[in-house]
Amino acid sequence: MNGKRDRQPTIIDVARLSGVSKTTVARVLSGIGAVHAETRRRVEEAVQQSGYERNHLAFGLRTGRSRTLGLVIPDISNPFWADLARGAQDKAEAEKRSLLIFSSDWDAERERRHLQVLRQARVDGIILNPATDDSGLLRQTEAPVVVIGSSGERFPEYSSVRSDVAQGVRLALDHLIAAGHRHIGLVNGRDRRVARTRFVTEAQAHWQRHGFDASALPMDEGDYTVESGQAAMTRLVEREGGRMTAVFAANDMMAVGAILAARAAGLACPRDISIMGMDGVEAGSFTDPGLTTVDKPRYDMGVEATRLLLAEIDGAGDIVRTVLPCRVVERASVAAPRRSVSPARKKSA
Amino acid sequence: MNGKRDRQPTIIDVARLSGVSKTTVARVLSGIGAVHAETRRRVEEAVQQSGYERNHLAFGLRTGRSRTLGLVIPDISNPFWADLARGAQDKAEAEKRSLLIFSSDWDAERERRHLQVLRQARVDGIILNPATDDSGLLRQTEAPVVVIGSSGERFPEYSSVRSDVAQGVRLALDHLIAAGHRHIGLVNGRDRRVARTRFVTEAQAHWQRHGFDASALPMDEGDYTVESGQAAMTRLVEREGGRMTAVFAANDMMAVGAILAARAAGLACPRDISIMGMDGVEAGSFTDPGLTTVDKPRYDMGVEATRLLLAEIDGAGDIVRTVLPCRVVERASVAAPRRSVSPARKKSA
DNA sequence: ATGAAAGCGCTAACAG
DNA sequence: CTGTTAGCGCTTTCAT
Repeated sequence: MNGKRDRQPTIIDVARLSGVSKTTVARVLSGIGAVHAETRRRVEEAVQQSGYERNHLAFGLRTGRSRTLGLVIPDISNPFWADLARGAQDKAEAEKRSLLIFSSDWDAERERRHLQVLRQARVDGIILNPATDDSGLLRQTEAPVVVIGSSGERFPEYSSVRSDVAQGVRLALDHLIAAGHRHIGLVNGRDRRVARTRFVTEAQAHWQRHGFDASALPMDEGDYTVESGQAAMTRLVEREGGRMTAVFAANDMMAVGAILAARAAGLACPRDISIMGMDGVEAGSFTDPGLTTVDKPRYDMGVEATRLLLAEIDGAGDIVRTVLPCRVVERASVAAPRRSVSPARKKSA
Repeated sequence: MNGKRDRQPTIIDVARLSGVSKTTVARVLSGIGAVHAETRRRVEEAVQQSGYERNHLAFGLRTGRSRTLGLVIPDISNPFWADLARGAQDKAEAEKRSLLIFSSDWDAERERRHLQVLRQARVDGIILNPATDDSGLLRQTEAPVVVIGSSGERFPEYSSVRSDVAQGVRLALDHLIAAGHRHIGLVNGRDRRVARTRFVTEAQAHWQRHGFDASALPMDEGDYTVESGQAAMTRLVEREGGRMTAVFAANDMMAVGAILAARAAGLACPRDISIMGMDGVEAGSFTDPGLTTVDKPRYDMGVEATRLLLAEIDGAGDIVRTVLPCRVVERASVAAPRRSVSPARKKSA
């Protein structure tokens, strides 16, 4: 309508301007094949002068490689996923790829639509945190896929990247037990994904490995939000009373909720109750006390997933399952319980 | 290598399968032009059977519309921008567009490269928060651009969306003044953008409008991170001593830092000092006390920017500058100062 | 109501 | 070292 310039210059305009064929232009542009120094100079000058920029659509159509990747995560405005997305973004940029990001909100139908869009865009590969562990959604996808998150093992046909949740759980429990806690409340997710199962399974196994009784590891559930963590914590406190000296939540948001709920219930953290989270997001350091947590390598997971995907695209075929270690970040929400050790001695207080 | 299927089916495969020409297939696919009901049925069946999905690259090349938009923001892992990105993403999805998201880290050079990639991808339009207020970077961009953030007015040739920072500043000051504060520390950014200028200018103007002296509005600076807010707060407390009864930071992260620093300095918030932020990000509710703040409509800014951009792409030409209002979110970090009113009475304490 | 043909901008043989 | 040619998969006249 208001055409600032007539239209984007094409390779042909450049060819005309420099008096060569478009093949020659393509050659200097791609750097593949030899061209006379003087010719190259003239072409480069014409590129400059015309403001030519490669049409990526045409390039992709012709070569069959869009040099674009897809990332489908639950929610870009969730700090955990935002950190991971940033890692993927940076790696993609470093490898001269573009990244199409979509949020599924844990909704299988939205996920399906996003995957379809990605296929239509002919992305070279897809990084996906599956909305559900029901596989099958990916079946019709030709492009390489890397699965991120615990669900990885539900998709044996794809490479995957996940943090070592089981190890993280052990780390957390060891940390809590070392501090003297023997009655620990668990706040788990209530979704249907393997992450949830693994959290509680490993916690119970490790608890028993320490020789403690399962009844001293009560559990409640939330949906990974702060509010749900608050609610779960409130129920747990009500149900367990003073026996429970610590709480371990499956993610930092729920742990933050637990800190808030503890305060509301008149419990001082960590004096009356210790609280530990899992994720390592920055917001965990805003609470009072700062949240002690098990840090997952979010950014690196994004980088690694992208790296694996690119390797697969380039035909370094093998599917690989990367498991990145977690580590404890000590802040201030965990301390020794006041009246220490076994529930049996409780009356002595 | 391991070719699950030979290759993605094309419109020609569908045509062959249904015994019509590709033109006819294109017609039923686009819904444009009349086709016999029976023919349509056969084509649709063939589409189903073959698993055909439109090649978006070819579509874009042919039509000159990629149906893809670009979003360039400072940092996707920053909650403020993540919220905004989510708004843009949702709106784009609702309008059947894809969104290419890039983080510039406030670096003009990275921004330049991102814009170039976007142009090469032939996006239909770009939403941008400029890394600097130096305009000119956009000059060679053909596609419509919508600028987000205060810098909008530095780019008079483009539509823009911003929150009403001046109004937000007035709201905050009024809130603080109403609570009884007469000596308020300001924590501003130290960048070179108009947002920074506007914050302090409006604060001072409004302060004087209330008839107070400029010397009772001391200022320090940070770079919008928690740590920098902590540092600025520490300096401010040192410098102003007990005279200062409240602090107002230009964003929530620095305000969170101020809360942390106040505690470290042995100041109880809000008893000894009130703290107010600006943004409204969720993390502000994690601190103790919860951060009272001026909420900016982050998500809606993303939605609105996308809406404006799409309108412009569709030729509803006029450039428009949307200014969205802020609102106060009261939590608990603001209260009446202990020894109220004027600095003059200070000695009576 | 349907088809044939041209062409979007580019790369990749293939000649010379 | 350089040019000619043939498509990539799709939409869009223009015929029929």
